[in-house]
Amino acid sequence: MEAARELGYRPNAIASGLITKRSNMVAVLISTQARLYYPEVLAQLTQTLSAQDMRVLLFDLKTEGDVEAALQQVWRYWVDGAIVAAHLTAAQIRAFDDHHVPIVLYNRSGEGEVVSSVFCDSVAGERVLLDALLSAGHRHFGIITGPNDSYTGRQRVETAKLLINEAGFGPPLVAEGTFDYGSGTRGLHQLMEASGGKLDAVVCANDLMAIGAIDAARLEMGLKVPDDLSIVGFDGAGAASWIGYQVTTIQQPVERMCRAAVAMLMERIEAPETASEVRTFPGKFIPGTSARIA
Amino acid sequence: MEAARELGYRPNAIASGLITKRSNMVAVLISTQARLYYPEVLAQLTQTLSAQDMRVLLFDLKTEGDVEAALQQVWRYWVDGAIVAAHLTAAQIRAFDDHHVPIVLYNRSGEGEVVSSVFCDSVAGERVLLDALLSAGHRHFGIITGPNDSYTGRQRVETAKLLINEAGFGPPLVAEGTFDYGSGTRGLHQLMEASGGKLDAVVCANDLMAIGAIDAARLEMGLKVPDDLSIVGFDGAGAASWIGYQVTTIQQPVERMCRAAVAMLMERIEAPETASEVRTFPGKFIPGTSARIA
DNA sequence: TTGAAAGCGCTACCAC
DNA sequence: GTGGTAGCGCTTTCAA
Repeated sequence: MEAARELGYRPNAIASGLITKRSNMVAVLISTQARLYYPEVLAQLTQTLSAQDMRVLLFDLKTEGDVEAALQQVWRYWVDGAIVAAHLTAAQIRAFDDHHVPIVLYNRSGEGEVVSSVFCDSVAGERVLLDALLSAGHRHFGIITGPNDSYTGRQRVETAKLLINEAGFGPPLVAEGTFDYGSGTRGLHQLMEASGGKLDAVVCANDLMAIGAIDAARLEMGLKVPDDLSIVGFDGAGAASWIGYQVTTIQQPVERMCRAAVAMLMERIEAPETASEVRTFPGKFIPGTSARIA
Repeated sequence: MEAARELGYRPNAIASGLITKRSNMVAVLISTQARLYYPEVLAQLTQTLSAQDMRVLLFDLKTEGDVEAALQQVWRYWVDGAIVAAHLTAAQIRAFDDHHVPIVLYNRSGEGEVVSSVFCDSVAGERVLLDALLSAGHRHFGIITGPNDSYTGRQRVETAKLLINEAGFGPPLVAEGTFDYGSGTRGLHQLMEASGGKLDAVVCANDLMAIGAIDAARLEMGLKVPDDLSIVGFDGAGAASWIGYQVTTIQQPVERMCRAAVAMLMERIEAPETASEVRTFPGKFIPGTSARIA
């Protein structure tokens, strides 16, 4: 032991993994898209995993096709578990079970499979936003959606539609977006045109599109936000709190969610038979100044 | 072989790495900070490495102290190489050599060690910005720096100071920043106060601070940018091109730089004796509208 | 407490 | 070609 210390000997983790069947590596699959509108998630996950003495094997998924290729690598590396913030099919989720790799989904649907996951409560969050907009007297609603394969995006939009309908002001106008800045600006132009300018409030499926919409409204249409038009987002992303935007939004508790995801995964690595679990965290309402609310 | 195919057999990469001494894993060390102001780098690196059939073992460095802990893990996992976008000491760089792990630095100085690296040319880029400002008649300069451990940040600032001095308008006022939005707004307030309001142009060490400064100027001081005050940045980060900002800046060729870094690393993995090399790429001047230039 | 040996899953090598 | 064997560096077990 002394000699080892003097020579600075470090056991080879690869070799020890071979015999212990524990690589101390966790695969993190994240879509490039997710990264752009929410960069903190990966940093937080990586740090939390490091603190648990786990290494991160990162897979960046640009397209749907990348998923299969990434999964092949995941099996080959005998990772101890996986955290996935990307869209997976039911069959792909089942494959994790077949390979005995515990998995925790981050803000993604299990597509009908029984699987552990952490969520920020989209329904409750969107309800807070809509309640605020409705009780402030908004009547003419537009929605800018997320991409189709985003589960949380769909949930947010569905909730908004539902509440607008329930209030008797629906169905709202809808523009399809892709969670990026440009689709927010384009979305607002579409909505404006479709409504003939008679738009009170725009609900965006995330903050980045809300920011795009705010810029389009103020700088391209000459509207006052929030006086002429209210715009709300979702996420609580960094730029949402910049002085010029101060987006009215729901902030996801990224740190708590990441800690929960890692804790759940570790539990299932230690005790593989642990039943699956879904943990939902409330978002925090950020009043901001991009919507005219009480 | 047929049986293997039918059973879906995949060789265990851990075991094969043990005998071949090739793990097909590359350690990527990146500072949390770097991630925030330049999220594309990690995505691009990961994708480029995946395309070369290399996996990414990610280390997110929050503080300087994290580096040592991360390095210990790097040695244990027998990675084939490393790409580092974080500050390393000379001793730490030498340690890679001792462990026979090829390394490529991304926009970081080798601290006097002989080491391969890729850079975006800060000196040339900053010179283009300053030439534009000077020939447009700006006289009273302020600078918002990056954090002290950022090599590129220091280079950008030093170049700006030098050119301002050479033009006979120096030394400029300096505010210390940390590459984030808030330090841009704070920096501008400091500079304004120190100058008694007599400020023509502010040179920021990156775009995020330039954006903070623009917001502070327009929304907190009631100034017109660029009419009353010119502000330039560096990076070409996503938000820099948003309608409201259109920062006058130098855009780094992230994709080319990442491809080069990976290519250089692969070369040194295949042929460990390959001499080190420094590759510098020019940035692209983005005129924008945040500075009053010809 | 210390030491020896087996074996994790694979590849490399050397016989045949 | 095809098959058997050694051994990568470690942990675990069992014997001394």
